[in-house]
Amino acid sequence: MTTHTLFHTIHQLSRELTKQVNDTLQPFGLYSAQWAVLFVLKTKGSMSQSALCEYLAVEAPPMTRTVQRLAKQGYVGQTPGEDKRVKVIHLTEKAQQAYPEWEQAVLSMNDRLLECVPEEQRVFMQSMLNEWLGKMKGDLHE
Amino acid sequence: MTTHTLFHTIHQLSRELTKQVNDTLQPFGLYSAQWAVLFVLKTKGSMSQSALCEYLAVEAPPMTRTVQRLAKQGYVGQTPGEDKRVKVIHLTEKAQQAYPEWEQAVLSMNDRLLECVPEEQRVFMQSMLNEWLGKMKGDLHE
DNA sequence: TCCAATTAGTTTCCTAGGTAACTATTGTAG
DNA sequence: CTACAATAGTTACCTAGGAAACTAATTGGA
Repeated sequence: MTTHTLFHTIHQLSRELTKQVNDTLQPFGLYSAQWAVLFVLKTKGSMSQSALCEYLAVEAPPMTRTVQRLAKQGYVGQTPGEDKRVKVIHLTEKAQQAYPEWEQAVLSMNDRLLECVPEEQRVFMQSMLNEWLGKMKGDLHE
Repeated sequence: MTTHTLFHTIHQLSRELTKQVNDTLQPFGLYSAQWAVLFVLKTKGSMSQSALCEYLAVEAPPMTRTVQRLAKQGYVGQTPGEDKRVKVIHLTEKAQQAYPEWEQAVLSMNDRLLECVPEEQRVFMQSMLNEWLGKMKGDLHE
């Protein structure tokens, strides 16, 4: 087996999944990158922008853009922290209220996309891919 | 297990892999999208631009850009086909000559990235991910 | 204490990919 | 034969992400 195939498959899967998320959230005027931020803020609570970056493994510049767009749409607020450099991002009331609808759309999409993959395989894939990713990123710190 | 985690892991893996390819090919002035095209042309032979799109599962506009940049660098040529709409893309002598060096760099990168993943798991991942992708894309045609 | 190094965030510019609208050519039905 | 549909590629504009250079604030060391 050529390794090219594996890399290509992963790349293609990634593109297809974000496309699906975008299609699902389009009726709400949201994009996949925005959803990722909203999801983290909802499940983990308010946090600084850099914490969001670390959690989502994304560099600072794209996060600035995503947060600013969410702020413009009125879904997040940026309150200055005790350290005057940091901006603590939190969901607004508007976002809290709309969230269940968004979540329901995403969850049903997930079910649809994964209904053909047995639970057992899902867990297996997740653990293998995650372990691989961890080793790849870990090796870079040496 | 939440499905978000699986999606996020795949997305992150995809980004990390293309980043690695970019770093590997930077000394040669090439980017991952260009490499994908060069690799296909080398292994499958000359083909039309739309055939490249289908093979790499990419839309036409990005392919136009990638091919044009490769042409500007002198690595591919575009000869009009019998059908005057199509452009048949082929590797130039310059690319044929440089290819082994590129390939060697990419192959050693692959080895480095996959050395911590046993062959058995590699095959397993590939087959599961590919099957999933196929079902996802197949379901869309109904 | 005060200056240097670090950190949070932003700006600018790059690659990668997608959608919509367009041109030019080829096929096809009437 | 002609008009209309389909196809190959391009152009313009969008999201997503990364690297480098920058500003402002904080921390640490001489």
